[in-house]
Amino acid sequence: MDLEARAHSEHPDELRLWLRLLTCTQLIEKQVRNSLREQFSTTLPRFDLMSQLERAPEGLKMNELSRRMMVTGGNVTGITDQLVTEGLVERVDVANDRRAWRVRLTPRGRKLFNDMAQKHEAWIVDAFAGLNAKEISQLHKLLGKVKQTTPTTEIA
Amino acid sequence: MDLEARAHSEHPDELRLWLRLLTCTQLIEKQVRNSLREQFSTTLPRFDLMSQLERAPEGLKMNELSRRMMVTGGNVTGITDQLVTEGLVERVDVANDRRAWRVRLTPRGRKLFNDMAQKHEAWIVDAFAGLNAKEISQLHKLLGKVKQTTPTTEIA
DNA sequence: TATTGTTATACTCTATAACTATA
DNA sequence: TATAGTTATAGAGTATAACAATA
Repeated sequence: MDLEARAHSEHPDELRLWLRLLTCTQLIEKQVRNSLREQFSTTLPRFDLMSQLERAPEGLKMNELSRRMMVTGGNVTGITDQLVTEGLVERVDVANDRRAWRVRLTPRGRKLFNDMAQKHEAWIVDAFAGLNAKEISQLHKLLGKVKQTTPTTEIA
Repeated sequence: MDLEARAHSEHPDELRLWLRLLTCTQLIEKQVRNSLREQFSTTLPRFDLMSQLERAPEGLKMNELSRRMMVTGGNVTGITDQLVTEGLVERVDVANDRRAWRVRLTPRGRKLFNDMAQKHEAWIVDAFAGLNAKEISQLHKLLGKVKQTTPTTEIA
């Protein structure tokens, strides 16, 4: 019932691994997207943006958000606009550079984010319930090697 | 420079694992999408559909494609239509059920797919170049456990 | 009645490129 | 000239729901 149906014995192990990696990610991601929509009427990119801000009390500049979210600048403007409209984040002036903003959570945004993050955490813990602590650690470590390997796609 | 900036020490290991899993998948996926576009003027879902058909010489029914690709039926119709227009796949009657089709690769589609698959394989082997055979096997096995755990999202 | 597949629609996310304002 | 951010645009990808034909 999934992408892995593509993989067969004569294919290199790397390909079988990739299809399994993709399947796992998509399964979890779909579940997270659905839950965010159903329970909080929001989307993954919006959650992701707020999530980046949660740990930066003074806020982050647009280009920093763009880099971290791995999307181009125009998209960050769009998502930020939505969240500003809803009073969840705000644009603040940057001293000494009138071109730039810092985007940060409003108190209301922070409160809502905390609610969402708590649920989100539970969904994710659930998703990995089949692994024990050691396996989680091993998986984390192995994926760290993959991440190092992958030629970091440059984001404009 | 990535989604993992979201993860911090007080968060459960599962969350840190999830963010890393997501980052790895996105990095590789972006590279594959770019290469498919640049080198073959095609997209990942189109490649995926052809890929499903490559191992089903008699073809697959629309709902089977939908299930395997984890997308709803209307999308499969759209992608199939595009590929039919380009002469890469064809719809064939199913005996005893005039509602259904089998979609299968045309000879030309099969040839093109083989070219693409060869390149694709190389991109993927590259992506995991930092891991040795044993690590690849471990990672595959651990992700197998994740896949089993995840409540299979029902696809309509 | 249920199922297969199609059509129509709308929305989110994305990249690209031209643009404005400031450095 | 270069940089920060915005705007405008187009296209990919998706889900939903109403629909036609057949089982």
